[in-house]
Amino acid sequence: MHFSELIKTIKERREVLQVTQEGLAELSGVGLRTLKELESGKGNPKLSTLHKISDVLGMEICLKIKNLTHTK
Amino acid sequence: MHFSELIKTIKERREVLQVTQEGLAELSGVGLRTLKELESGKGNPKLSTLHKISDVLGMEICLKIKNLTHTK
DNA sequence: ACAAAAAGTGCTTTATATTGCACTATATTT
DNA sequence: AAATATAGTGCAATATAAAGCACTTTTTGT
Repeated sequence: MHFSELIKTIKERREVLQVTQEGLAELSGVGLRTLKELESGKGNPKLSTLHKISDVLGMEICLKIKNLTHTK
Repeated sequence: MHFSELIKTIKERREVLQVTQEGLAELSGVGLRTLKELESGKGNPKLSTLHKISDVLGMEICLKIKNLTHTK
């Protein structure tokens, strides 16, 4: 999953849940400014930051082995 | 996927591939010190750092919706 | 047991993510 | 169209990840 996809996923998920950036900032404990930067594609968040956000959005970060040969 | 699991996954994957921390550092462009800290559980890497490492190990970072009701 | 290799740690410097504040731009609602 | 809500940006301060170096500890191989 490419970086921009991660961002897109977060943003979309937040919108599906009908939470504003401000709401998400409060719920996750991540600064509003940080969230804004992240969603506008300018961030390189720390893992902890990404985790806090994902958590509130009911998502989780995972690592999986890339599958080059056949599609999943 | 919990933080410690991510670390464990990376470490195990590196070992399966029979690469040393030093080797991975060179291949990924991540500093050896950073890798050491990460694998010894003391790190909170930036997304870019995690990405560089995962990439070399043939893995990818993904975000998925947590499934609370039934097991995947 | 010894030697060699690999992994972990303290210290310091540098780079950069995080944050708040104040403001602008865009989208949404009435 | 005006008002309101939400999203994006510049700037400055603070926190902390990244990195190299030198060293210690642990693991691995003979």
